[in-house]
Amino acid sequence: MSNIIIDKQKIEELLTRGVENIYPNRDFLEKLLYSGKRLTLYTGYDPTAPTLHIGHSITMLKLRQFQELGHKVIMLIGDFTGMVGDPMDKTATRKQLTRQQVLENCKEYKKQSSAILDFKGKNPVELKYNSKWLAKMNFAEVLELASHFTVQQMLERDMFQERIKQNKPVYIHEFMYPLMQGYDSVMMDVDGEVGGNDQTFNMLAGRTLIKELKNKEKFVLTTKLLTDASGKKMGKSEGNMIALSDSSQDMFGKVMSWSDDLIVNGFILCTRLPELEIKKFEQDLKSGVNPRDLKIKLAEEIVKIYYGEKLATVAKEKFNKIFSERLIPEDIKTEKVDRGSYKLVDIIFNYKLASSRGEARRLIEQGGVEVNQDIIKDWQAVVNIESSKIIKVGKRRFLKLDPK
RNA sequence: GGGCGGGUGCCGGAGUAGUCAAACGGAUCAGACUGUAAAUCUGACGCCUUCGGGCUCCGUAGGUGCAAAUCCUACCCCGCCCA
Repeated sequence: MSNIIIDKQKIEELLTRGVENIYPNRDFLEKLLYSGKRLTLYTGYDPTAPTLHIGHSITMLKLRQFQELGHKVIMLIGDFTGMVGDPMDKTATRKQLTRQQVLENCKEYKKQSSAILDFKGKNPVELKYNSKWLAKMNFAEVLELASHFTVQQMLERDMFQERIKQNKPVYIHEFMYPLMQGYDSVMMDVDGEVGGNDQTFNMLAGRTLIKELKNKEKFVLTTKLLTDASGKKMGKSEGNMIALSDSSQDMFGKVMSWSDDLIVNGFILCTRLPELEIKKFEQDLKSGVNPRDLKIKLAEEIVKIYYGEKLATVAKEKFNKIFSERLIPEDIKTEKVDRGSYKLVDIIFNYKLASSRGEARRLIEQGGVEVNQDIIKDWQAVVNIESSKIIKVGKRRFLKLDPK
């Protein structure tokens, strides 16, 4: 057991940093936080993919703030809901996953999240799985649960509206998703839930449910989403996400490819840097500091969370070498091959620098391939491996071939 | 149960017998520009190839025909309307 910390500044940050909305309202949660009561709250993560991504880190960081104030935080793995899939996609039904796929995906979640959340210590985050109660429900119980909501309420959800407009299917089981999520709240008897802005509907369903079944007011805190310039979500569905399983180098590179207008939000949502410092960066940006430098700082901060300071620095240095100075990194993959001549296309394909020979050929023709710093545009070119050759494909794929 | 519409490449979405590996948009990849960006512009974007071509592909299975994503038959699936 730990004591509840009542720290004005920390509470203020909890209530505002990266927060989109608080239900029923900010005052409600604020009072709770000052009451000295130990709150139980959670965020659910559906194991629909083998890895968590940077978007998940936003809620995890929020949970962390609660944890530091001494509240009881539950990380809920939606191993049951994950099989159904939240009907997130505006246009199509998400594919249902098998039990096995889901379990497979769960494995890494704890590991990945422990960079932010503390699973040890005096006030550890508790890991729960919602199959524990959802898998056991019988039909009568499901019906009872369903009777708390109307079809009209479910149809309010904009993605359903969208699909109806487009004559796309909306399945009955998709209506069940918010119910299940709501039931999680009831079964864990929580005081509140934290989730992304896109989860508002589901979380509010839980609010309704726990009010009806337990006469309890659950707070819901929604966090802002990390969106790019066009307002597009940076998520796994869009392909530009940073997986928490990415290497430090990849992570760094991906942050650097973010649009500039993501920098400030990136700091607020994805790092633990003090807000004051972030404010200063914001000023710097306005006064004409090269955004690149701040983005480097951001990338470093993010990598630091998951890989520690040393690797973050290494990633930064390496990045500078490859991209700013356009040098070839020292520790590239090296293969020993028999002396002789090889077709460049074959080398690229065989060492998986391209996924097909056709692609290898295209890359060459488009000037994306260098051998020992020389751009080769002849796709029929042959490379002599009598001495070491460094093959560069695109911006970041390198291979060194040494003769045996 | 009845009527109508539909199932196309990673996604969306044209095409409705030959010129279709299939318009267009998105995603992706490469090049230019730059700050490593983003935006923009250019190009590519099924697989194999001795660069002549070859192979696989338009819900599934058959059929007609010199030729099918396109026509016919059966089946599976989806949407809308009526009941």
